[in-house]
Amino acid sequence: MARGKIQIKRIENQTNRQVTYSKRRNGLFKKAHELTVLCDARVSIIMVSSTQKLHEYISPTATTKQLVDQYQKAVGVDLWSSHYEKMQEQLKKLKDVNRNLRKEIRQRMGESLNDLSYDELGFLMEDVDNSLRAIRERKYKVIGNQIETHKKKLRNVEEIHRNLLLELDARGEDPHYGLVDNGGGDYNPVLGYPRVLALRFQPTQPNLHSGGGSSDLTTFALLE
Amino acid sequence: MARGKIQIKRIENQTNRQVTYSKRRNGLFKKAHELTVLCDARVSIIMVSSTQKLHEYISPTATTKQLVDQYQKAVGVDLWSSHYEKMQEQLKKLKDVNRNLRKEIRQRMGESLNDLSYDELGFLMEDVDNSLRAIRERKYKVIGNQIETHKKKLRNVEEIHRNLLLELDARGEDPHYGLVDNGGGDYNPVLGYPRVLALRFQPTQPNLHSGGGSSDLTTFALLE
DNA sequence: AACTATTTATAAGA
DNA sequence: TTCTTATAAATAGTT
Repeated sequence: MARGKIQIKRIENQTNRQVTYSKRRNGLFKKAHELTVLCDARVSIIMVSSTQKLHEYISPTATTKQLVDQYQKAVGVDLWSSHYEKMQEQLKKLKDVNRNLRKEIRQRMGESLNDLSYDELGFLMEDVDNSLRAIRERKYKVIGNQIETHKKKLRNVEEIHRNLLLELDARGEDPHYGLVDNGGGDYNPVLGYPRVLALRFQPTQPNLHSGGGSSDLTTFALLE
Repeated sequence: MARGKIQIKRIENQTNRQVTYSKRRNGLFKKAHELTVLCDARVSIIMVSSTQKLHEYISPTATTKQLVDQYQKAVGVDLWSSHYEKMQEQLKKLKDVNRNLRKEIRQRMGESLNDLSYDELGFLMEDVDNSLRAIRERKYKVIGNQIETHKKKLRNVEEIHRNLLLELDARGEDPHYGLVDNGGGDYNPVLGYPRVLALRFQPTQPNLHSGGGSSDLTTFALLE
């Protein structure tokens, strides 16, 4: 706007266009900055030239993300919905699956049975009955295993004890070996054996009947 | 830039600041538009005033999303990673909950019992046993209701039948009324009554034992 | 990148 | 907000 007025239309000469772009870009950024300072405003400018070069101005008092976020909220348009859509869909599916799983559990617990017909109730009952049998079986097996294990352990300890007694006898007959008496009456067996009797009885992290008062059945509701 | 030079620093007078913001904003947008046309560029301006009002300019040849996307790609900064992370976290939580729900179901079905101690198996058994009782009770109640309903329906139909017979008798004695014989031997009862006997027996969409071969228990695995 | 004649933007006032 | 206008700032065309 000097040395002659110009029409506001595309500059056809490639070089002129680039020069003007550069000059006016600086002018624009300068104005933006003055605005930032004078009016205590926040400005974000993103520009792409005809040669696809990108330049940006951002007020020192702001970040691009901040302003873009604010823009989104104001305009009500989710600029990155495309990034999100897949995730959102997955989330929805998971929630549905979750809902169904919870329903199945409730039904297996004898609740929410109103939706089921007589026939379905029959199937469900049979199923739960079978489950009950399986659990009972497992329970018996576990207690059986435990008894068996205890028996083995016991036999093992008895044998060790026997061997110790034999060794003791042998040493008693061979005066090269003497028993060290540490003064106390403590019985100190060979290290490493009897301690296995301290069976771990703390249960593994239980899934059912866990304390804390918030099962997944309720946790889920919070997430929804 | 007229009627006296000004310092580029915050305008303290609130009104002046607003006026200047408005004027210069127009100036900036005008310049941006000229740049768009003259240099075939694409410009996005987002600005927020000191009063938190938001204004934007976008070249007619572009969209804000387009330019913001391009900005991200160029700068290599993911503006929405924080949004993304939140979602990812939620997704993870849901998957965990889901996993636990599935485990609970499996245990209630008498599978995956290896993690449970003898005591926990006892609790589980008791629980499933109670459930079984609840389901059986519900089943009996449903069949009871059905029988009751059938009885009522039957009584109703019988009464209608009786009334018809009475009416038939009455007409037989009163020659003003004649029976229309349509030729066939069909018995055409009063419309609207006997048809209620066609009880719906197709089950409601079942949650358990549903066909299609993919329960939520397996569906979930696909999502993971 | 610098120059400069002009156009444009705008500060202050109405 | 809009108009006016004197003046500052921006810039088109040139070197």
